[in-house]
Amino acid sequence: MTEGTRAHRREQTRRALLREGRRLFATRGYGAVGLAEIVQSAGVTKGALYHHFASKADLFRAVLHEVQQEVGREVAETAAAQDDPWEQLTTGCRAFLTASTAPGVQRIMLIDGPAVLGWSEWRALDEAASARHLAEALTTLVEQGVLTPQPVEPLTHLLSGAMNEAALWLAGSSGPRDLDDTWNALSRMLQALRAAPAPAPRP
Amino acid sequence: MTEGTRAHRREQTRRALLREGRRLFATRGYGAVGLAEIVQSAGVTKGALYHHFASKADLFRAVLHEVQQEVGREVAETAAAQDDPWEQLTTGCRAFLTASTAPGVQRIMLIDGPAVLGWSEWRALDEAASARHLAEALTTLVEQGVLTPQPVEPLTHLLSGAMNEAALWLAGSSGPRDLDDTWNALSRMLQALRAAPAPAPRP
DNA sequence: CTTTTCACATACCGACGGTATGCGAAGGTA
DNA sequence: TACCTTCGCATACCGTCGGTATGTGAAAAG
Repeated sequence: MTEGTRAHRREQTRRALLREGRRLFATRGYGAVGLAEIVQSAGVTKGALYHHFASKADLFRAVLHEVQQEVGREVAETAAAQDDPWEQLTTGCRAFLTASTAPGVQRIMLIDGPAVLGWSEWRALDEAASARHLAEALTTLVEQGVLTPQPVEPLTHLLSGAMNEAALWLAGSSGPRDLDDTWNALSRMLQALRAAPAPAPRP
Repeated sequence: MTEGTRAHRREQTRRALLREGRRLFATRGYGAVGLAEIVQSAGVTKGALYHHFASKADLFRAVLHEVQQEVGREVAETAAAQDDPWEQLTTGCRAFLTASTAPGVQRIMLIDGPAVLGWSEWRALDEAASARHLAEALTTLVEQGVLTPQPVEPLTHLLSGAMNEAALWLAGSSGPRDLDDTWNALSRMLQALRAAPAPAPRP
């Protein structure tokens, strides 16, 4: 043991805390997990935890950040593989649906996140990580005249909320049909936002 | 003091606990409110609380039930005032948006609810109280051929989630325009679900 | 080799959720 | 009225948990 330089071991401890914290928070929820269990699983003590994080909620914040970055990155990469902006939106939404349905994401990102950090902070973090991509895609489509001119922000919230709730439902009890059905309905909603093809977009 | 019969005083105490619990949970959140503060505000002791409720979470469950009943009742009454099923759906959705934006509802029903009771139980309670009306309205419209034939359940979750998130956003920071913009976008999404009398959008 | 820094362990504290028990008045019975 | 039972609630207490203060040994600095 005791291998490596000081900064290395520091990072190692931090990683272990994040890993075990994420695992436990994801499986049993923030409230039902004690710090003692986290530090024991990570092989350290509470002293180490409070040397890296200011509080239990702060550890959760770091875990949430990690999860959101993962989801956001996956959505962004999937969308970036498409050329057409409309395709970017649709494939991005599908990617979000599947990514946020994964275990180890649900409870942290969609359930405990708002409750532990408060909705406004959760919203800000979510905005920076993944909802930002949705807003950008919608803005682009509105500017290009693909979508009916309209404020993007309420649209972002409606779609984001729809997908979040759908992901929670899909993760719970779902036959393979449910994902398709959900996607069909969501796809139809997205189609509804398209501008009538006749008038040319304003330059 | 000590007025009234035994059952009357019992109900009186229960009401006080629900009232103060709701007030405190709504303003500061489930986690940040201690039982001591609740019972003190209600003018009783912890013994009384545990005589009426099995746990802190059980008190919260009762409070949540009360809030959901209120919202559900308001939505149902507003919708029932309409004759046309389509109007019932739209006015019901608008009623839900305004009702769930009210303070004293938000935090309990949309934030702490899923976190404290778990998503599945929260979903079941929400289903029984208000989402049920949405599902029934959608089912009726599908049966009448107003909506494109499609599974109702995923649709219910998408719309429910969209409205929940929109309500949280609207309650936070919003000019009066935001409610209109949100409603316009949501209205357009609902329209997209209608069975096409003539083919409207592009393939 | 000495000193400082730092990552972490140990020991401890107050607060909180939860429980066991005591008590006094309402309701039943003679 | 006298008595007993029930019950709604208060009081006292306990284990656990989040959080903090302090100690410690090894790596880095000099």
